[in-house]
Amino acid sequence: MWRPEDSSGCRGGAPSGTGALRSRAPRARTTRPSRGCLRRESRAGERREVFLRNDNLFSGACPRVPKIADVLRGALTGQDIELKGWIYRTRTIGGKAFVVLRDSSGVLQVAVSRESVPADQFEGAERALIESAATAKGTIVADKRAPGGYEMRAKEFHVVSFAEKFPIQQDLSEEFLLDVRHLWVRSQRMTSIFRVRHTVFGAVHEYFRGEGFFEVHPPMITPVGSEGGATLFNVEYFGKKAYLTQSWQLYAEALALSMEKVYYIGPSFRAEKSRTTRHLTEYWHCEMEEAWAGMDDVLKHAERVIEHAAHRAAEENPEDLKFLGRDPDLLVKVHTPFEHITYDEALRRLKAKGMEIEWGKDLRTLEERALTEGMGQPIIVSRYPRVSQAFYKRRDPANPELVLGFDVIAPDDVGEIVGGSERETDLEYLKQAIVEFGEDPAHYEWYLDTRRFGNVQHAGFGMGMERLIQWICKLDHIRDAIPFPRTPARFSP
RNA sequence: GCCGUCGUAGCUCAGUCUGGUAGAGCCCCCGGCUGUUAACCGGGUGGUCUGCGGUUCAAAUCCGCACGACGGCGCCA
Repeated sequence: MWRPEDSSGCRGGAPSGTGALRSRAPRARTTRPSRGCLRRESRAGERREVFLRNDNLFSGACPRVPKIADVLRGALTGQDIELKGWIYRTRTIGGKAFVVLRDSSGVLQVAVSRESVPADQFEGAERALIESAATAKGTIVADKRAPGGYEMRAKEFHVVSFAEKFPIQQDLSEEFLLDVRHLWVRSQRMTSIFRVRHTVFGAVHEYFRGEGFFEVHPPMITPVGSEGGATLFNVEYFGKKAYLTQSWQLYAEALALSMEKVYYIGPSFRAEKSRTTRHLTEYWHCEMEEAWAGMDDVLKHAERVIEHAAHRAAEENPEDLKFLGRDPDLLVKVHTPFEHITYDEALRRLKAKGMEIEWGKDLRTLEERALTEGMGQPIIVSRYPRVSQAFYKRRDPANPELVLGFDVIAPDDVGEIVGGSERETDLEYLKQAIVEFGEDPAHYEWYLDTRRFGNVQHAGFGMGMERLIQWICKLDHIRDAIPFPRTPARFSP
């Protein structure tokens, strides 16, 4: 059985639906295989058969029915309605079958009485296994004895498709849940996250469009990378070597000189064997680039887009957030400007906490956690040492040892969610930097044209969408921020 | 790339230290129960103990090698 809460620490597992199965209420039939048949077949060692009622199924239009959430609000009490969903749990006692049905909005108990429905329908309600699809018609009543306070008294109950034994039970290991991810996506935990993810993506589009940015689309297949150190996935491109993109960085700069203010949300790929709770090999990257702008200009967009996404999630998905353990009030209180410190200041703060960092070293996970400890919203750290920063970041005119780059660092152990910078505009300096960083200048000739034709001050950043969602939903692991996570050890299902 | 933990029924685990007939709970199946709330009660099916090799009269258990998964660090978004 599904369990709404289990004590194993593995993600309290009540499923609450994903979306509509395109099904249609079947007509009443008098003959239908029962689970008794299934039992005899499985005992004979044959493959367990899944029965479908094929009359009118999956053909043409599918009539709309109310959602369970409306029933639970009390809006339909006393009415005769039809519901469609999946069986979450069944209990049978004497002549009554209590079938808990879930749809994408919630779960509701359907009381199926032997006297109230045809015999084959009662048998179906009694025998259908977890995650069988079913439709029910009946009267909605308020009843204290029912979980949630409401139930349907069924007049008709049709099993649309009998499920096989559902593999997800109580006591779930992380490993097993990843193996059956295609079924685990039906869980209440996953569907809650997906709804927030939906809101966050919408909010990011909303923000940039509202600020006059154009959505543009860089290629996924590229001849070169842009981030020194990051590893690229190889693609065999008609006998030539190509790569999956790890950043739209270079294309963004080209497009910013075309459309001035551009943004994009799409997948990025990193072939790094990073085994952490913050890394995916395939993740959704939001990137923006702006011409006639400096670091401080784009930094404002970074904090404001995060603020907007946090507020929208709190508005639209408060119940989901609570279910996930994130207090929506904390997100409501997110406000700009975020606290903004320099790398040098970060080092001073860390020293005060007893963490001595050598100047020039990047901030590690440990240090990022120390800097954001106890904070309710992200902070910004800027002006990093030039060493070990990507070649395209502009030197700080006030101190050539620094670059005009910044990170947005989130609390709750999520860490860096945004990395951005003002871009270097000096052509000769760039050529030299490319060589210095071990890259082949020949691969970057097209990019250098951006400095030869209409070169202007410009800046941009990249934001990890799953990291943002991880922070907003307070997730322990980034892989739950995306339906089918890709990590070094796993790319299936 | 480095470090650690684990692998026994469909699932979650005990059994391994101290070698001697493969165990429990859940799922599923059968029976009972006229309002269940993760229902409950009784009975039952279900095993390549990750793989290969070694030690031994005897290996889930001891030794070696391999594979797989998970966790942490580094790197990054």
